[in-house]
Amino acid sequence: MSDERPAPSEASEPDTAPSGSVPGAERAPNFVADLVDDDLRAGKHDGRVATRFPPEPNGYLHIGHAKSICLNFGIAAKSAKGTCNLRFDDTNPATEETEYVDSIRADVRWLGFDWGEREHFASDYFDRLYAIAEQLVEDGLAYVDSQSTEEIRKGRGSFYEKGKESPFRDRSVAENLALLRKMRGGELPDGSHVLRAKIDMGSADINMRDPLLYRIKHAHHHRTGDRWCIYPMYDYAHPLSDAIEGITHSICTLEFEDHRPLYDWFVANARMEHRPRQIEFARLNLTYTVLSKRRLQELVEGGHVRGWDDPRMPTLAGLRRRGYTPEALRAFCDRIGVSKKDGVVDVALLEHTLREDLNARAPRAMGVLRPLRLVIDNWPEGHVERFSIANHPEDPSYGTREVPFSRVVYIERDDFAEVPPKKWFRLQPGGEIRLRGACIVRCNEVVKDAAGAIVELRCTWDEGSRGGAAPDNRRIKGTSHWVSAEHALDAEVRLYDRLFSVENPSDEKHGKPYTDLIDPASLEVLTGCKLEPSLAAKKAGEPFQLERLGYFVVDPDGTPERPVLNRTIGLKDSYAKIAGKT
RNA sequence: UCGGGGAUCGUCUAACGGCAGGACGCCAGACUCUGGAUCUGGCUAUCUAGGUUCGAAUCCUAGUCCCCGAGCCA
Repeated sequence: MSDERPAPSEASEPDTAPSGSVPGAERAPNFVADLVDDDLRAGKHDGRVATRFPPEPNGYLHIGHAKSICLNFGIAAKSAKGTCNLRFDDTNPATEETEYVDSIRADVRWLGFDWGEREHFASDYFDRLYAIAEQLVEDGLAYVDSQSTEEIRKGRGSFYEKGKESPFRDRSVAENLALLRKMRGGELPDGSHVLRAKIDMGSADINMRDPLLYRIKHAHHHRTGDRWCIYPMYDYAHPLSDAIEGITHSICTLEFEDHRPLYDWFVANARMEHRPRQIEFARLNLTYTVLSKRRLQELVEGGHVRGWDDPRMPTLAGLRRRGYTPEALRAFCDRIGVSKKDGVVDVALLEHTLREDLNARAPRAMGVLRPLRLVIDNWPEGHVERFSIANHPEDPSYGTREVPFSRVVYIERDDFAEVPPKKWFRLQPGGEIRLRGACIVRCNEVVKDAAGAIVELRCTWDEGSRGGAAPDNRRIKGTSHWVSAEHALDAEVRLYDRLFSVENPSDEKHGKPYTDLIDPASLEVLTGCKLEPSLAAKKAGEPFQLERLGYFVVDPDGTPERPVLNRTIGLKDSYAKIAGKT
């Protein structure tokens, strides 16, 4: 029985009384953390825990990476002697760029993790890796193969057939060394030779059939420039990079599970001092989106979205622009757990986690998306009153603000119905509604244009309802948000929804490519929206709630005079649900 | 036909031979100056078949289904 559970080391999460409801405070199931604890208790690595997050700088980070980042940094943070490195796995110059290095740094930092001085590049180890390769050759454990790509592929065999040994497999150490040096020296063309490990062409594990260590690639590397023309393969560079950095637990995804014997082979035969342990977990899948680098790239390059940071993208850059908070993302990663079962997490859980965080922290304001003029006939022309409204109804520490009110205000078109359906709480001809924090109005007349479209409502206000409370305590079921016409800020508002119209866009059962399953309604742009004046002060990235509508952020596309808002996510709408049922 | 993994409510995940629990979701209700939030109640699961055992999600045997693997990608 384990009882020396690491004391509440995460001091950030003060445990509230058992009765208190602490949303998201449940201990996240995490078998990787349990294995690390086991190693710790067994006295391995002198009590050290060292993890790493090893992205290849060839694309933008997405929410699946967030799971890995939270896992790796989280495990390190749990233990006193824990560290987590950021390592760029840059062994393929053909696809990697500095732009991605920069975006990855920014995204990890934004998510809330700090790697301090522990930033590394696999390319930092090229000299060392090469020296080890020569050593392997001298030990008779590696050889230069001069077969063509095609011949090597054929020789590898298949799932059902063993491989065949290369005719070059038994070259002498001296010959191998000379050839390897020529490869490195730049005298040999791409594809003419490779360095392979001499393991076992008869292995049932294809990874062990003399895997490639180095290939010739006359390509410019984003960091080493033209210093190298041979580059190490992942299977070789990764375990050795881990060992060089003294990583204790090398956490990766399931598809590397059958690379583990090879991982161990390299660490052992390179006689590395540190012996990291590879542990595999299931990568994240989410409903209504795609999470593979390839598909994300296609969405960007095919022009299906506006870029890597399109607010509908599951990239960290996209989520950030959309208005997701790092706190919500971390809470989400905590809740989904870590296991070896590949599943699909319902995006509703992500959305729930987001709303939970935003509800607690986002200040409230008012804005009208589809304005309808409402004129208060018994309100004096030119008279302006400022109502004091709470910035957060559940947290007085957010204070109040003064919101100007005048004779003409805008309300949401959806909040008026000439012929109300059943269970309608909002405004209707002859009916009353409360204008949030201001007063109660009654609709006396519906003004239409020649075409019969409603252009404005003529109303009167109850002078005893100043501030919104009914003087006689009569029940006013509906409350509308509003914006004073003469004080309103004009804005563009972008409404986002799930990018895809189906749960699993990658599933072939749909009979069409996932790009055909993009929901055209996933982006709706509204112009002529009206905002209360206090919103002019909002900066990009500061979340706020537009009451009754949802959570929003200012998009960098806007200007102070003409703000652009992104709707991060709508409020839960139980009326839409009953209305939908009819 | 080979190798490596995995199967528990609709979804994610606990239970490590001893009452199948939580979260999301869904349904119903209460409350509310956001049809939000909050609160209450309810819903649904151990892949199959055998076996061991007083007792099996857990151990054994045999199946079934799903994922990954034949890049000079990572």
